[in-house]
Amino acid sequence: MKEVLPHFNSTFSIDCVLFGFDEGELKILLIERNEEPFKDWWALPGNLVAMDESLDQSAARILHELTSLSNVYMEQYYTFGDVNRHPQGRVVSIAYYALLRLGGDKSPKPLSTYAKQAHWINVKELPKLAFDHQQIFDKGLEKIKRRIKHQPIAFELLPEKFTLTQLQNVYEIILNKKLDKRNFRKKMLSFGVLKDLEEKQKGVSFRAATLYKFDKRRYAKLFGKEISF
Amino acid sequence: MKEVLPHFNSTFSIDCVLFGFDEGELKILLIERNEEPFKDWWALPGNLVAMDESLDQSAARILHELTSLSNVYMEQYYTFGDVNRHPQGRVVSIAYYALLRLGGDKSPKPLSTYAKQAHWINVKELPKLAFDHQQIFDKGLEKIKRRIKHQPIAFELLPEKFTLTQLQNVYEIILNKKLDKRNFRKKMLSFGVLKDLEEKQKGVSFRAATLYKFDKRRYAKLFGKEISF
DNA sequence: CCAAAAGTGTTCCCTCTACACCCATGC
DNA sequence: GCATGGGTGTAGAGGGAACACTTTTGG
Repeated sequence: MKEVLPHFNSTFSIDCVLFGFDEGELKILLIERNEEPFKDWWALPGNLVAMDESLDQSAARILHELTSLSNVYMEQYYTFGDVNRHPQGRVVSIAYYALLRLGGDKSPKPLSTYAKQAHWINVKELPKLAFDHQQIFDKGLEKIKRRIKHQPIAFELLPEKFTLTQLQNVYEIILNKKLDKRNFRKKMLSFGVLKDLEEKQKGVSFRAATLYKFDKRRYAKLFGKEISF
Repeated sequence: MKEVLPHFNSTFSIDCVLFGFDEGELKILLIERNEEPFKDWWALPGNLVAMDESLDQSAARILHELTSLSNVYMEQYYTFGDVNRHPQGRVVSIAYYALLRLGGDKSPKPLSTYAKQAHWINVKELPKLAFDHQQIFDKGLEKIKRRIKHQPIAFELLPEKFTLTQLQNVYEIILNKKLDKRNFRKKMLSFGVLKDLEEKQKGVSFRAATLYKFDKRRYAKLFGKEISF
């Protein structure tokens, strides 16, 4: 048996892929690092785990520090532990993704402590990332691609009231393919988890669309019946 | 921001749910602990991660030490990091499952160092487990339930040559429901990834069944087309 | 000849897919 | 009145589910 990991020079951290959806674009929050290693590189937000917090709490804290948001949909999806992934020691990183609605004043506040700035960046225009963060991102994107086919996570990316076209947009961008409008609507409505708000979109220069909201109560009653795309 | 985790009194470990399939029963390998904490309790095999090994390597090592097997199908599926999950300090545990064929002389060799004994135990008759290992097991079982519907993992639990009934058995036990024989065969064969070995079962006291093997090469060519159960 | 499991087709229904035009609104 | 997206139905194909009897073999 190999020698066991000494209790120093190793630790664990959380890295977060914060997905945001804004006007038809899928973005993630990146920070520009202010410290070595990888000073001045873009990176996923992350931090070491505090002694008195669980992994979930730590992920929620990181998100909160950057966005001031709480109660956001987050999920742990993989742990990265290659020996040399961090140049300064053995750091195992537990990856989370979060899904959130952009387009208000949800912009992040730069963290003077460990980041020069933070920006929402379109996932199709990502810069080179520090550490193994490209790999972490790739796996996160792959994860939500799978998940959106079976779980009602698309709604986390939209405002509470949304149109069917906006919803379709989320699916198209995440799945990276065009969907048929009629079939999409038929199927979505057939699940019976969308509540017609009998209310129209406002401020658009064309025919206003009907607004819907996701009916969590109804969805919970369908227990076990997975949505299948 | 909270105080960052000190680089001592914390570390990370691997815990493994080793699934084995044997004569219609799904089992996992449990060890009886020989050390505090939870001395004399049953637990999942696991260990601290060595300094010079990746997480995957560490999981493979644990499996190898117990079974002498290599090149086994293993997958990381979740990381458990509640603050108090380990009574002696902060230990974050990365969970893996493995799938393997039992029924030869694959029985584990007890590890005198940290276990009194190790046994294959039917998943329906598990004893009370140490730490949060029940939770780790539950999540692992749930994971393979999902995975078997889309990925060809059932074959990992069977000998190289198997009958369709044996294969159906694996699905029935993992999914925990009866399947229709004709529909199962039709569907399985329709994927085109089973190779008819033109060879019959031997030593049975009834009509011998045709043996098949999983054709990995064919499967690889179907790239992207997921099996769907 | 009996017990045990192997092996085999058809029908019905439902779901997925492909596909094109009129409607409402703001400017 | 024109540009923009909203909103709607149907037909055909394919896949999933339900269902029972004959065959083979060893003992």
